[in-house]
Amino acid sequence: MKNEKMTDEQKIVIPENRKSASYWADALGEPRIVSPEEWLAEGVVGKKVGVDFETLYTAAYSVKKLGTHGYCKDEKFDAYLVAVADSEKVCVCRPEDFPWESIAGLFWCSHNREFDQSIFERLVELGILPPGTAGPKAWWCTAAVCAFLQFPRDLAGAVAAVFGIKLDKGTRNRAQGRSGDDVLDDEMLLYAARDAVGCLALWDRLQGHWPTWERELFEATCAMGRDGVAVDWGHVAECRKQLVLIVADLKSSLPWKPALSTKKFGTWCEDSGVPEPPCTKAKDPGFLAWKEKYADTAPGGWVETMQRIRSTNRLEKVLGAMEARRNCADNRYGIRNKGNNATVECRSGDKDRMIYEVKYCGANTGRWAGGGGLNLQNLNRSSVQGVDVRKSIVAQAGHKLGVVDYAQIESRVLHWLAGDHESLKLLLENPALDLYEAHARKTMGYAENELLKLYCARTGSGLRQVAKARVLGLGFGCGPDKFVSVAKSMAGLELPLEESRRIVREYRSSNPIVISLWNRLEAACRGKVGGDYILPLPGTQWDRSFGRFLIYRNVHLRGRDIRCVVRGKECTVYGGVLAQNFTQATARDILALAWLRCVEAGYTPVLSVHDELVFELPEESAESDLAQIVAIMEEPLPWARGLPLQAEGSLMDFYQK
DNA sequence: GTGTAGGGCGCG
DNA sequence: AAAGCGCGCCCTACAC
Repeated sequence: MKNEKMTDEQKIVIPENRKSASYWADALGEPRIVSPEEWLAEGVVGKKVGVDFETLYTAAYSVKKLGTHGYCKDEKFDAYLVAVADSEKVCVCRPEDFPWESIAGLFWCSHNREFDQSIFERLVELGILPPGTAGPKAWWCTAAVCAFLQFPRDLAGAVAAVFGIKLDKGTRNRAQGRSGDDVLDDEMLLYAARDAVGCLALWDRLQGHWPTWERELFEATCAMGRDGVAVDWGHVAECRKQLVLIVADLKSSLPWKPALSTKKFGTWCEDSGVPEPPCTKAKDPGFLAWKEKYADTAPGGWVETMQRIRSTNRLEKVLGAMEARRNCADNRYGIRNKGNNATVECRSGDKDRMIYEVKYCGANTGRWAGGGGLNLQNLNRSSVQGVDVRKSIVAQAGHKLGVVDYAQIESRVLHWLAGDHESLKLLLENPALDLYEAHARKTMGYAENELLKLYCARTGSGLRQVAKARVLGLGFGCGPDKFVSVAKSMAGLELPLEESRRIVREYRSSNPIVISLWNRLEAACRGKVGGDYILPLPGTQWDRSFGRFLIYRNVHLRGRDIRCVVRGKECTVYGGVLAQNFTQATARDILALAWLRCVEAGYTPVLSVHDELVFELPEESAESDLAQIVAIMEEPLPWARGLPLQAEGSLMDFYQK
């Protein structure tokens, strides 16, 4: 971002002065494929190459099932092709035939680097590539930069969005389950070649828009998953065994198969003379209304069984996915990923930890998402059939888990972004203030001397949960119908529609500052019809090199709706959703920077869940480490001086809440 | 056989 | 005119 006079739009869409977009479009259409001999004879052009492996996979043997690590360690592992592209040609051949020395020490890029890098390392480990085969100077990931810029994450989608070229996915699909020479036909070579060229093209075009601190964050993300977490494997196995039995039992108690067929359930309802519920979702208001009437009938019992099967089965699958990610190897990783000039040292040789994956910028707001077949960001908070899955994640011997999360980060950020100085003043005077309580006092008639949190715990009142639903849901544009179900699922509250209408009306009239944020954002977006709406996040508003934007592409109207393209998908936006995205993205940046500061201070998280970081701390220093981490997370940001942050930390032997 | 869409459940 | 949002994975049903 060198030129201050450039508009945000230009910064995002204008390529740097490298290969032109039309050049890459041509190369993608008809890549020049060469043999290893020709590749060597011509020499490598430039210092960057795109690298793409093709590997065997089937439904049962896949990355999704086993995770990248387990996939590469499996005996079925077979990398049968590699494509390496420079800016003029692409060599496609069997990995053992490629002259790796020709690209040693250069910059390599792959789409999903963790995958290709693991394959490369495994090939060396297996001796398919000679021991000591030199790798790159740095290995970059185009999937990460695509996700950062809110393009589709998948290669074909990204190439389509950035270059307007459609890559054919068919060849790879047809290659499923096959490997070896039978798959190395011209079409397969062309497919692999295009992937490598596409990857290099994407990197060439996009890398200038990926700030340094975000690259460090990406590296930290990968390192976290590779280091993994310590797991009580005995607990996992035991729980899983129980759950398998319970699921089988529950399934056999239903008179039809498959047990979770809502269609079969429907016909059995009919046969019992009971009307079918509008849906069978446990917390859905429509279902609950049905349940009121028919809980005691046979279908009432069946549906309850189905719901129990779903929850139990889900948890059993989670435990199974965990077991598949157990690291049984010794010392797999040393010091890796010197990409982006950052050296990340991994906890090498931690046999028996669980290796997992996290998707950097998995959400369009930049939040992380779970992925790779196991999502650690949506583990049940409480027990199912007596099984507390969070107890599976433990601190390794001699350590404690330090769990630190931000208090009400999203509502604080929303009020800060909106410029609600009254609420902020209260918070700045008392950073520990419970925003939900403040809302309850201001608009819901709560007037006890007691803290609302304690009051609710003592009396069992759901007032705070309702306040939370109001502050969050209503703050992001929730309407009367939706608020009925939000109140139900968040607070267990049966809310008549009339009452809900009144609450929505009152919220909107008593929070003009938040509503004006919706309106400002919506108006700004509407003003970009015919182009892209690019909303710089607060860090970027303060310092352009921060480089974080929310990008809504190809804004247009459909009737009165504002439509746009986000991550390659067409969608409708409005004030509430823009305010929510703005808030979530800002809260994400706050956590992201805290994460980096923690790493800087020597505290590397083992897990991150949106507003929470989890650390493994040596027992002797755990107390003071935790205090240090809390202080680091609460450090005011230069671009958000008036935003009061509060972090709450606790030490535990196993992960909870 | 494959891919996809929708319902469902889990989290922040 | 009004619209909480952001995710992932499993299961079933269905089209090809």
